[in-house]
Amino acid sequence: MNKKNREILAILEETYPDARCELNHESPLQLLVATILSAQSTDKKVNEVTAKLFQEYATLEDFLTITPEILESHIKVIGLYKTKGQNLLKLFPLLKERHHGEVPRTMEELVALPGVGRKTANVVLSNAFDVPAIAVDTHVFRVSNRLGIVKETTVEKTEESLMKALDKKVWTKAHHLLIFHGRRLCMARAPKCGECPVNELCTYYAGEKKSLKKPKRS
DNA sequence: ATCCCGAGGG
DNA sequence: CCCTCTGGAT
Repeated sequence: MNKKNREILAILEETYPDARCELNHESPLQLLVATILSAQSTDKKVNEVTAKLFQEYATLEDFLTITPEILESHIKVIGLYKTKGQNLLKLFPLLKERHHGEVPRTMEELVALPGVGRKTANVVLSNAFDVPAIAVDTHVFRVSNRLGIVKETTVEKTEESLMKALDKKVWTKAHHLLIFHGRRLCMARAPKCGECPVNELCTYYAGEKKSLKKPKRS
């Protein structure tokens, strides 16, 4: 890990000492459900939904009894609710039948589950099972590319390059720091570069502020 | 009109 | 590579 990236992370750590997973959960399963629901939604909205949902449906045994109508009524306000609902209804019996009722702990098994891609898998691996991982969501993609920690055009390559650029022991922490920074200062629309504590280390601030293109799908 | 801790199908 | 799914906030 080079000096500049070390400095960036050190400053971000000072700025966001409470950086952590902000999806409320009390088990790996609840985190998996919350993360699936979080696609194209805000964690704030997801937490509102799961607060009520997990009150009645907390364990896998509980979720195995939920009806499509009840599930939909809970998650409707989140967006993308049909696919998310269908994926979850397929997911619960799969966990029971193929995974002994447990959330699997490997990338390969996780991404094989309906509605689970690399981003969701990495969130679960790092936050529920303490496996070093960098989940590249919209914030991590935008912030890491603006700062110049990586220069990539897809989330997959961004994850790959971030793992090379950063020491493994800081992967999960760096993921949270980049997300917090993306929420508080380095927002998509009007980033607060004037207030940014790492602007002197930032290629986006140094450059012409040429707008960062959205990630290409791959 | 744009963005939010994306994934799957064509 | 592309498109669609989706409501809510700004």
